[in-house]
Amino acid sequence: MRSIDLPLVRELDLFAEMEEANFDELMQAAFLQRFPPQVQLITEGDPADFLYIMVEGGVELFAANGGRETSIEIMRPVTTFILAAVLRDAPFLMSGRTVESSKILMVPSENVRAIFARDQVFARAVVRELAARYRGVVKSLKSHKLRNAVERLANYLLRTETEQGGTGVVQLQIDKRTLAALLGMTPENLSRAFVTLKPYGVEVSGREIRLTKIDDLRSLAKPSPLIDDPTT
Amino acid sequence: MRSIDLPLVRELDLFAEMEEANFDELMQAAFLQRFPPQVQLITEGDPADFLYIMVEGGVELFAANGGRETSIEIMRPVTTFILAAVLRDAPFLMSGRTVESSKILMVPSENVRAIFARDQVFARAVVRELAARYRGVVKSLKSHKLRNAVERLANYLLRTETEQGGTGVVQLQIDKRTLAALLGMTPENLSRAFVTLKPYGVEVSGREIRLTKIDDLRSLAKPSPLIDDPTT
DNA sequence: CGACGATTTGAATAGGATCAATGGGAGTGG
DNA sequence: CCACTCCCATTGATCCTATTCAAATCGTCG
Repeated sequence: MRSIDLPLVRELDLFAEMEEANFDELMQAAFLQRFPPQVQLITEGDPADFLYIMVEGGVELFAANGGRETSIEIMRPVTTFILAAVLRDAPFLMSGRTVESSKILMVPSENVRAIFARDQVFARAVVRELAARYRGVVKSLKSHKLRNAVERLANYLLRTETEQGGTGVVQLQIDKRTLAALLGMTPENLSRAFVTLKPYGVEVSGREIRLTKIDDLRSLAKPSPLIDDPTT
Repeated sequence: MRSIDLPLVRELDLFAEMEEANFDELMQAAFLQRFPPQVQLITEGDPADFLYIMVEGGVELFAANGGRETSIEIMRPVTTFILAAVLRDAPFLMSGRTVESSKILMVPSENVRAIFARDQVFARAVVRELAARYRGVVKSLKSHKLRNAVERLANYLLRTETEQGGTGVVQLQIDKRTLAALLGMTPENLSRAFVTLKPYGVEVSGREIRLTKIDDLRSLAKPSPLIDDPTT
């Protein structure tokens, strides 16, 4: 693979502390690939032959059942995805497609498992990563079971505003159709939720959302660190 | 702790293969306790001071927000819970209460983390356990986002029937109020969902549910291995 | 037997989905 | 540069699912 991207990958929590030799071995088996937007990389039910590492771009993890489809998570650099399937040597529970042009590192699952078995530091990092992911999904489940559509949107906006630097402006990184699926509603309902939030200072123009009354919005959304704080 | 229960714990996937000395050390720091029904063991937001291991009974993991409350998972022996919080040394995302009289082993988090850092075999088992848990939550999230209330109930019944031996009879291990919360609906709506399923051979009498037309029920439920199979 | 909590049933309401139609940008080609 | 087209987003109307509030019934335990 191109050595130019290696430092980035090496900085990942997952790899930062592991032994040089093991890291090299992992990377020698790996290959970096660029994908155009809207390419499906993985399909639920398929065996997990590779661990995927987002280097650039974005990937939507989604799932389908009985004609319905929903987004589970949007992965952004620099992160791994489908780590759990790789470690258990189990089929994917989710499909994944690029949402934009993306650069992705693919590491054969066998190599991940092999290094994992012999590099203690790596194993530890894997556990931390996995635990973080687990908690992320639990938060998402809580959000869906304890909030209605408008509240989910309001909290999403607040979270994203903070993530993007707290400037009072949110730039949506995905189209509204995908956002609707992520938040567990239809695109029509997302539109209406935005309208509902207008009195709380939410001004939509295309993918740019201005939050002009953050305190009001916050008092509606009632964000909880145990759902919305990405660090806890 | 009482040595009588040790073999049971030792057989847990999590501990089965680890070094004797390390297991002993873990268990020496641990203590076993019996709790009556409806005792709250952990509270969301609190620090994870112990890893909990169900030896007997049942624990409901639930979460609350803005006056609402919902069940996330029912833990049954022999399993651990809140492993992720322990490993990350982070606050609980869920509260937990016993649903019946329960015997529970409590291991101080520090000891878990310490042994984890030096027993490779244990670390590996932890990862497998954690990955399995992660996939469990993903399945639950998929179920909630891709199915309506009746479908969730139908699949729950089919899963439970299989778990309990495939005799065509399901014995609910929790009260209907809790089941409703677990399935993400109100108790009233659960009652109505049962009525809806009557034409599909679902006969309710108290906590005993007879499934007399499993094929019909299955064709309604459309179970998917990627949501309902506990082993994948 | 009586009382209490759990469950069921009924009626009204609300939240969200669906179906249909319109509006609006971004990109394309003339 | 403008018109066209296509796709996404919005709006409207209606339907359906699920929640809420209220009341009746069932079951269990003292």
